[in-house]
Amino acid sequence: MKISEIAKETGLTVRAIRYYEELNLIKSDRLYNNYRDYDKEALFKVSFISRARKLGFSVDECSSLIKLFNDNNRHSSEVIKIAKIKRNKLNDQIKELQDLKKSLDWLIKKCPGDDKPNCPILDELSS
Amino acid sequence: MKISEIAKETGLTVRAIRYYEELNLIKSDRLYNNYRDYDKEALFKVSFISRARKLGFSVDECSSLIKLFNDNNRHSSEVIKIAKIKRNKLNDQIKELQDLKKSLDWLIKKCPGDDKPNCPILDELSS
DNA sequence: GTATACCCTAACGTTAATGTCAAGCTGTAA
DNA sequence: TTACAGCTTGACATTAACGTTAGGGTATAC
Repeated sequence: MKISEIAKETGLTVRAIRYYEELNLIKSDRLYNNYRDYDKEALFKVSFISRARKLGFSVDECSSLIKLFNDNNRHSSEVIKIAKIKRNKLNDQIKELQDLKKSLDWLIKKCPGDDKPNCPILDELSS
Repeated sequence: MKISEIAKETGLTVRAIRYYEELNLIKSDRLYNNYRDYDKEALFKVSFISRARKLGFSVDECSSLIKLFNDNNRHSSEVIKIAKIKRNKLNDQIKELQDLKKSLDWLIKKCPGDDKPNCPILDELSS
């Protein structure tokens, strides 16, 4: 399969796929004309990466996951470990954003939002 | 006040303060030896920026807020508008992260996490 | 043959907010 | 005077994950 076909199948861009290849997450053969030629395994891996990226895994984490996938002696505990680390990161991020939102909500509630200059939001940022 | 004093007062780094000056968010005089000399207004503004940054506003948004702060003819509706845009962005981010977390939770729950290779997380990423 | 749509590599651009480094002047305590 | 800490400008480095452009070869339909 040519690179654009892989792109079409997976919804990724051609550039992204070449990028993953640069990072050795996938491999390709070359046709007589030097075009990349991907096999089914590559298509599979790109789909895998695409899904994992959408789940919030970084490309680096995708790399680890693919290695585990290739490893027949893997323990599912290793996989779940990566997933849990990611989940914890997500939890932290969510909590932080919620705290910010809370503060903003509070300020917004206090601000009249009219045509006068008096503004509790600026007051708060000043104090 | 010298730049390091401002840094100490506000908890920001010297580099950050110079950066804000580069972007014309604050101004400084110079001493005979070319050291930056900040007045109370500058200290105030840097504190303002520091607080706003912690509330999730970008440096660019801080710039807008400071302009409004300086504008005696401002309408508090303009301030609340910026705050609401920021809150909406936060809401979107939170929602997206929660969706990701949900998916991960689901996968983690299904994975035994033992010493065997069978793993629903990888299965899901493969399908 | 020519227009169009692919493919290739190489390399710089993007975003935000600083970090870091080089090279040098200044201030102060011992 | 000799450290040593602190200040200056200027400019390159960092992170992530590609986007974009340049310059050029290739494939195919008309």
